[in-house]
Amino acid sequence: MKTNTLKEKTVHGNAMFPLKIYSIIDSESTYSLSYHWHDEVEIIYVEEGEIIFNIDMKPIKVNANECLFINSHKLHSAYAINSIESIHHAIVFDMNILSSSIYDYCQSKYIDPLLNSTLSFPMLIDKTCLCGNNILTEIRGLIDIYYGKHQGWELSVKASLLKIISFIADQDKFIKNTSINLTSNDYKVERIKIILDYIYKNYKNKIYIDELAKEANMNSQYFCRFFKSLTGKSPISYINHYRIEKAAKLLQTQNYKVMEICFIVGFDNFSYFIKKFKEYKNCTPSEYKKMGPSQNYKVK
DNA sequence: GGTTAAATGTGGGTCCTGTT
DNA sequence: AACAGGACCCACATTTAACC
Repeated sequence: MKTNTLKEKTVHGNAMFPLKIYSIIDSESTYSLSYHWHDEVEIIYVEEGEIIFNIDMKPIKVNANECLFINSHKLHSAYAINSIESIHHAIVFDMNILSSSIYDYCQSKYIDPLLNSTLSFPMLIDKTCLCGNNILTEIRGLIDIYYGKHQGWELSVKASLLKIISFIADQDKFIKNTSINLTSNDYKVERIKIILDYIYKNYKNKIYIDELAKEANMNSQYFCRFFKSLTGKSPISYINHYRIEKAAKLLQTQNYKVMEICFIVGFDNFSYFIKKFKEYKNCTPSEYKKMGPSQNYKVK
């Protein structure tokens, strides 16, 4: 499968402890995360507000005090809902962190099946789930432990993850994947992964719809319809949005001129770049640059 | 579900002026 | 000088409807 760049290569945490928490305070309701996937499992906990997550092209609204499990290899993205501020935490970890060299019941019944995808985490957990409150309390505790970094915090984090797994097991909420046959949606997701991978690899250059359609083995007209039906955006507006997100990051982290950034992210028309930037960010690039790195959303 | 042609809409290139 | 943005226009993207 040609999805090597779409697949995130970041090591979350470090090799000795592959777990990292990203806490995002989105006070401007501008949060947006492009489609990507990784080997790690991700637990999203929304502390305040609401956020829309797309998992395998299906939108899921996660409200305050709910959590979402994103299983490994799942294509996902996220975005803020208009005018709703939010705070959320993303716990990203390698399932191997819980592996043990002893092939005990924990390993054979839960960890191994989660690693080889014959078992999956349930997606959304809210207060109505019988185990919901326990899981949410454990997640809040895990986040506090992570940031507290007291002696032995790594052990406490692992213990919390195991407890979360035990709560899910207790209510029989794990999803058993007995068949490896791809559903129609899985097939579409695999095709869209190839296209998004192509976009992420080539966004700095001119991208034609015909090229993308060729990658997907479709004609261009059908491709546009296919792409929009899954992502909710036309290919060009998806590419533009992706380029603007890249430009926004460069504006706040690098000292390039606005015009240089315009060309770096693949626009070859400065005027059009400003027009699109305003459309997505509600301000001009230079205004955005002046705001500094922490005005739109903060990553703890 | 997938393809095609035609119609329609939009992206984006060029040029320009105004503002900081 | 660098940046912002309006007007115009055409190529290309997207939608629609009909078809396999």
